[in-house]
Amino acid sequence: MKGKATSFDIAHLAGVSQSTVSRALRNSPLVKPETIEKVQRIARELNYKVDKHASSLRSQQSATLALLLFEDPTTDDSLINPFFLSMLGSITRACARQGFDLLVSFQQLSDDWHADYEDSHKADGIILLGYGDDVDYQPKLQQLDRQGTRYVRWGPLSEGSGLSVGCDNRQGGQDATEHLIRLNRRRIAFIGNASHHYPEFFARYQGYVRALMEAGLSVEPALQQDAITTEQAGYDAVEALLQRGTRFDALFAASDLIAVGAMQALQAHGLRVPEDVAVMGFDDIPVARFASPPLSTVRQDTKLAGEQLVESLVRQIRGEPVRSTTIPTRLIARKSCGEG
Amino acid sequence: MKGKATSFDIAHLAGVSQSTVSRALRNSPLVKPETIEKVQRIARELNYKVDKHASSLRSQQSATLALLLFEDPTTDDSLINPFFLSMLGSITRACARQGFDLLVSFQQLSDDWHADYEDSHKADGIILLGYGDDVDYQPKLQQLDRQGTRYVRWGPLSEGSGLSVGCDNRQGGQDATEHLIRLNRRRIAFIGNASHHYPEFFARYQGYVRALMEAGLSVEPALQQDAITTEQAGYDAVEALLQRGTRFDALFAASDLIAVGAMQALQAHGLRVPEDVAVMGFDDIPVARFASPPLSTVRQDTKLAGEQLVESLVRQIRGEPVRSTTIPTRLIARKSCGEG
DNA sequence: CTGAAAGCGCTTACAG
DNA sequence: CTGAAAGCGCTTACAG
Repeated sequence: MKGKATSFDIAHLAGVSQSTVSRALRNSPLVKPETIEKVQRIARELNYKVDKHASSLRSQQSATLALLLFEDPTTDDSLINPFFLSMLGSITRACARQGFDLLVSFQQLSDDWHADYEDSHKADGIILLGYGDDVDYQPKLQQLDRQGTRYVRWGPLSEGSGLSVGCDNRQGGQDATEHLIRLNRRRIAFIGNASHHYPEFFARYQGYVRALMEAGLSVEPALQQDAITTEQAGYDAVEALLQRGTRFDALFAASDLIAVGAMQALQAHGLRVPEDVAVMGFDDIPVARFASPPLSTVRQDTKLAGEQLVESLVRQIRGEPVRSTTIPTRLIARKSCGEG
Repeated sequence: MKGKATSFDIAHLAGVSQSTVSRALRNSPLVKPETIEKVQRIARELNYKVDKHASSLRSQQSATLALLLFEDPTTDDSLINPFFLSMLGSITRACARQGFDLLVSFQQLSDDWHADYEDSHKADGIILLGYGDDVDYQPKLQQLDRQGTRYVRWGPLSEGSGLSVGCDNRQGGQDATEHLIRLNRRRIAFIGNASHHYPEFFARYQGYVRALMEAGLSVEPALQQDAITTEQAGYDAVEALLQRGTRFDALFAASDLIAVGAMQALQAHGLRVPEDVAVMGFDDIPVARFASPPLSTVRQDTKLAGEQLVESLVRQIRGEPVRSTTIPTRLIARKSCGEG
């Protein structure tokens, strides 16, 4: 036997037809148990594996999911948001459990990926993870919808368009802000883009606003400062706040990466965390625990998130009913807000 | 036209044969330029993509690489070593640049993955990344060798077996230790498994030993303490050192994760870093910068590493000559060793 | 419960 | 430069 064994080789050795081999390998109830056993034994001995391409071509499904991580073109090329990295871990494991392979790709928003994965039959469905301007992103989603591509997106429920799994950003933002208020902070700045271009950040901002209002505090536009999810943006945002003379005794950053940069800027200006300014982040990336001081934050459960993403997509592929879901967040109090 | 377009559809519309379409889509020099242009225009209009399975089945290559991350079964299920995560980022980008898709899988050492990926033609080659007992791992590599599977491994040069890309662990360990000696530390503990079961750690240990000897310092067995790559193991190792009354004024941890856990244990015992004990890590994971105090470490260039892994593997697949390579490390001095 | 046959959508000798 | 034909290795009606 030269080269890899095929189902014909096994058929020959087992004294059955190739069709029977194919059925036996997939444990078809149509095949006599002893035939199944014999075929599988021979397959094992020959170290035979079903050819993925042949079976996918014939059955028109690949048992593969594609994970597309799209990034803001402005993001540093080498740095991937740690939050997504931990999501990736959980998605990978969930795929394995469901018997799917996972193709991973990082994309720039500008690339022409949207047509590729399903059209070329590389994957049965796509998981979209990313950050960047949602308004720029919508046309891509619409194209996927038009093409009937099966996908699930990590993020907010989109109006009318595809399936999504996201966390309760508004509630998380409200919890974070209420925590700061409870610790007697009254002038709480919000750092992060607060517009429909960044719906997740915007939802966190809305939670922030609601908490302020319920506490009878006023919402001051001067206390909001734009930032995308990078340390640098967090640093710059604090400088901007300081430069324009805005006073604040607490700071709610729309992500941990922003918060970490913000703390550095505060400390560079001689402000103490939490004594002068309490700081709250969002995500609970691994670095949060190690920041100085350790960063209070709103944890997104990446393990559950990854599982839900995969499960939703697989169900969609199987034609089962699916709905977008929202998973709860959890406040993690650490030293950066004072008396954890 | 219902369903996806095929090359026959394009052939029909372009008024040429299907063979010509296939050639034109791959820019074959055999095809007249204007035919190429016409075919490609029509393909674009139809949103046609070559079916991956059909082309792979026929050409017997999949333009896909598999990344297998294998872990110590003892490792916490949810936590992936951040070092490998950043490697993953760089591998993903390198694959995209080379025109390969990337399948990602996390494996337990006990799983039967080794036969799967190439045998089933899912991937043209495999990138192996991982930690765990090298001795347990060798049989898997030998099986890959026997099967003629193309793979490249991140790690030390194995005797006789496959291709590898690794960093210069011995030199890195020596640099780290010399740095501590230069800062007047004399009793330097080494935390990490120092045996052929963990060859990378062992090489770091050998660098440590060499630096001590070149400085005329003695190598004390009591100063070495086993630990695998987890925070917990680092914490426990320091407790063990302390408990047995070993005195030390510096500590070289075989990885940053170990170092971070070790610093926590030191601080829990009222020891100051770096005043009482200077601490040095290895890897330069993102957390290192944020540790308190910021952790001195030996940086492994994950960007270069990922590129080299992919390039070596792709060359091997193409039948080009390849050699195992070693990439240099770089000492990053931060506060945990004193006067960075 | 099993087999003979068709066909998934390409690539690639082979022939012109 | 182009076309007709074979075939990659399976799965799955269809017939028994």
